[in-house]
Amino acid sequence: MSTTQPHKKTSGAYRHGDLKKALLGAGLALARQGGPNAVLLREVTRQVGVVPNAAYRHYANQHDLLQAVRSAAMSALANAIESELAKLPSINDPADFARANLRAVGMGYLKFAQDEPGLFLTAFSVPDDLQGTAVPEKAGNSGLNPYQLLSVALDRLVDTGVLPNERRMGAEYLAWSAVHGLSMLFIDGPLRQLSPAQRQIVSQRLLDMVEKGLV
Amino acid sequence: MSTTQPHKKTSGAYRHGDLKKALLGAGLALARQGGPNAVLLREVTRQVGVVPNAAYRHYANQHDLLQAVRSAAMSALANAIESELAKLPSINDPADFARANLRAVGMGYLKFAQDEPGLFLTAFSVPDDLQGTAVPEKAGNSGLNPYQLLSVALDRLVDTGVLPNERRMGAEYLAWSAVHGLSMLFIDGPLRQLSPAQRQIVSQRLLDMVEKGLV
DNA sequence: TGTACATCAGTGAACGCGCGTTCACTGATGTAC
DNA sequence: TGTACATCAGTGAACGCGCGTTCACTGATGTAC
Repeated sequence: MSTTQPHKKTSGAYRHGDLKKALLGAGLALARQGGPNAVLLREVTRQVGVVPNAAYRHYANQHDLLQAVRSAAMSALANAIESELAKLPSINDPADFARANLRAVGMGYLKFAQDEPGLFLTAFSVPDDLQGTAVPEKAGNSGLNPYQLLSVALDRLVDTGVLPNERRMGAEYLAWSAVHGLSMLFIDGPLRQLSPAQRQIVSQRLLDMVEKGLV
Repeated sequence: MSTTQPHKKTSGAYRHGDLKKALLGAGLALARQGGPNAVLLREVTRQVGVVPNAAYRHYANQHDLLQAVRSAAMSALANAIESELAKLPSINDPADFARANLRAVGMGYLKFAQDEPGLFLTAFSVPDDLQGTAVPEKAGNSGLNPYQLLSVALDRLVDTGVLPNERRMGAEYLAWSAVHGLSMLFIDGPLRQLSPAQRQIVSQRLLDMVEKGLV
């Protein structure tokens, strides 16, 4: 209880920039377990141990805070995809490597949706322009956002001759639709009660379908 | 102003069962324009011109009312699919007919998502067991719900030899994922600003992918 | 190195709002005799 | 056909709740001299 042992409010409750990070972190934690609707300004400040209106020093309003959380969630998705890409073994045949690349993007996406349903739903809770201006807040460690990671994988398929050039345009949307739809069925839909093993099988078959149907 | 000209409250504001239907109708209208979050008990009763607690004569609570609206939205989706199926021209080759059948199911789904995004989101706003017990509230005029309509189309593909028997199991999930995902991208995602013509092209290509990748 | 002062991050209290829900009620509807 | 009465659908008023947001404040941090 001496002054050498700092308590709350004593010397450094929150120094410059710390509260903003803390609010974002708490918002992300709330989104993780409860999705976008759980990111309430009052609850975020409560988690952090600060009075509600303190948040207004760092975010214009609740919407602004939620947007920041959404960007962070999208960035987490990008990282999940990147980590799946990083796991790829070295493959000699460039065409096979390109195919494996696309599958890794898809698997990263599907895994993230299942491991972090709250963040996944938060990331897509509001329309976004992923193919538009790319901002670093939504990107992974590579600097690319999920849409861009998918685009690169598809480009690689074209470069290696797996995907005909005339089928390249808009291919993102087809692949994306498949994995996004399965993700939603896993999270919210009738597939939520499948065992992890069953999900794995369905996921693989879905990626088969995309690979086969796209080219 | 005479008593022969009935006004509100005079003789028959709502007779047996009418208010329940009116509440469901108003809830559906709210869901149509605002999605599931717009189905507020107070707003529903307001639309109908009745005091808030009057709803409790017919629904246990707000959740109960929303469930009824959800079932109706799912039923509307089933009808949209059925009307697409009804448009099918007569096709001699049974295999071609089976393929056209599956495409019609997919197109009906995609059209509904675009024409009625609010109802679409409402129908899928809460986990559901579509493949489980089939209740008439969620079915279309044929008595089948969307999942069952898809199953029938896939069975037909097997019967006509288009789809190998060993690939039949779980095929619903693959086809469904694709159209569901594209629907979400149309409604909520980066494809919402595509023109109807562009959407039509992407939709057709997606159905191509499914048809090609499934078998 | 020390003091005076401006800056600004977080506090405390309060607001209006709309929600879902409960309660005792009233008055029309339909039935029994 | 008419009267007495039970049923029950909708009323009126009120509740507690938690939300986002605004206001004037205070006290620590960092700077100028």
